[in-house]
Amino acid sequence: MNRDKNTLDWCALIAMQPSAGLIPKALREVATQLHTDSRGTLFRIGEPVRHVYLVIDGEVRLIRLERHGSEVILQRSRGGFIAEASLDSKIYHCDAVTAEPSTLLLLPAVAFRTALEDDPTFCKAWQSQLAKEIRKLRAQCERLSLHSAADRITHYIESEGDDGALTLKQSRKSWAAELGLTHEALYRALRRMQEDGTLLIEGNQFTRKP
Amino acid sequence: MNRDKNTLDWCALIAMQPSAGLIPKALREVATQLHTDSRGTLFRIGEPVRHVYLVIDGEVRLIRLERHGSEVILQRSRGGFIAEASLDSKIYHCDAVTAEPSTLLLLPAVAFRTALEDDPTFCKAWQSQLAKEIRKLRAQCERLSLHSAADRITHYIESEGDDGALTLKQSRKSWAAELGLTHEALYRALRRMQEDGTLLIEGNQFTRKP
DNA sequence: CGTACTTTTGAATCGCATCAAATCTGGTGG
DNA sequence: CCACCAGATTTGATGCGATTCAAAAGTACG
Repeated sequence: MNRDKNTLDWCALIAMQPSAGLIPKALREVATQLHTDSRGTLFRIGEPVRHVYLVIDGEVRLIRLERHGSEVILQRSRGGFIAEASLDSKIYHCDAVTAEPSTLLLLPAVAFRTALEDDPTFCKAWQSQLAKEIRKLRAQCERLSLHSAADRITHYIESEGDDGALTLKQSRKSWAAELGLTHEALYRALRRMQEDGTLLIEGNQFTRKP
Repeated sequence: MNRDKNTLDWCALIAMQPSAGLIPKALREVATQLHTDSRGTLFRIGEPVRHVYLVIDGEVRLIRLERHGSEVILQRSRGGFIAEASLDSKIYHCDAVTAEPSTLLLLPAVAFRTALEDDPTFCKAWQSQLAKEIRKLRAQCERLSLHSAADRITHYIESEGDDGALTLKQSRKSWAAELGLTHEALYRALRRMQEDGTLLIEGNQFTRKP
């Protein structure tokens, strides 16, 4: 991984990441950029919280390993903040890894807290960010409470997609994990839905039919 | 339901509800108290957000109704705030009902937002509250990703209980819903675990065994 | 005492997990 | 360019566990 301090093209960054636009100057100046390779570890559970991470490009996942060895995806971010709740904690409560080569912005936690106190606009935006994350997690819980694979798929398309159409931005295997299913179960459910005519699949484009 | 404005015994309230202790005076002065009967509706999905709710006594649940008619519990609060994310939204994204006769504090959303801007301490506490809710929801997602009933029960006791011991504060039926199981599956899993010796059940006290 | 609800058990069924293995894919290096 | 590899995708067979439907027993409350 490579670290470059203060070599950011902020204009380009802000254009890409609306969330970054609100970062106060003082905080921007102490930010660090980080490039990772396809399967890098950002932090591990139990480590002290030193940074808040902003995903510029690529994908970062919060994961927790089960007794069994299988991993649960707690959050997946392809742009925007990740592990927002860590700011409130001394240590991390899960692991964070990159799922592909990624570009990140590391914002020191101390400076971040100061910025929240000093900049009311930023503070508001941050609260809004936390609230959005809560809504997203509730949708996820609701989805995982559904008992059939088809229902979870439908729910995902409805809530994450756009008017009944979804372009999948990850492998089906990791989608399965996000849906709380084995990949085999997902594949089979997709095929069944396609045969039923409930779902139209074109590559990574999924369209729901009435 | 009964509404009494400004008839609160704030000392008693603050003793009961630590979260209430941080509410600024200006906001306290426009708060309303509400008593509900056992199955009252606080708000419905789609309604405009007018208040933030603080549960003083009793239990409030955020629920969403599935196509099937079965209800999913999105949040359960027996003290403290509920529907925190609604403050950031124009309308509610789910229904809220009381599960038993309850006492609530209604804090007008407008005044709440003003208070957040004016009182840095309150603002910080609120962010901390949102972060806590996020962590709780992540734990819930992790639990729902587990495939077996016993694993979910264990996970619940570990994360919600105290050192491997949990005192259940709800009916087993609604616990089952929270675990994403049918009540029959929960009863059977509990019995199996008891027979295995993995779990000790004494009324509403559940203790995990190694 | 009756009503509504939870708790508990039973039996049958279905769907998902699991294990196994074949094919397809993109990327690497010879 | 091709061989090769790691990973994703896909299909098959099997078993278990949760759902579902049904019903009895227990419990709280008016």
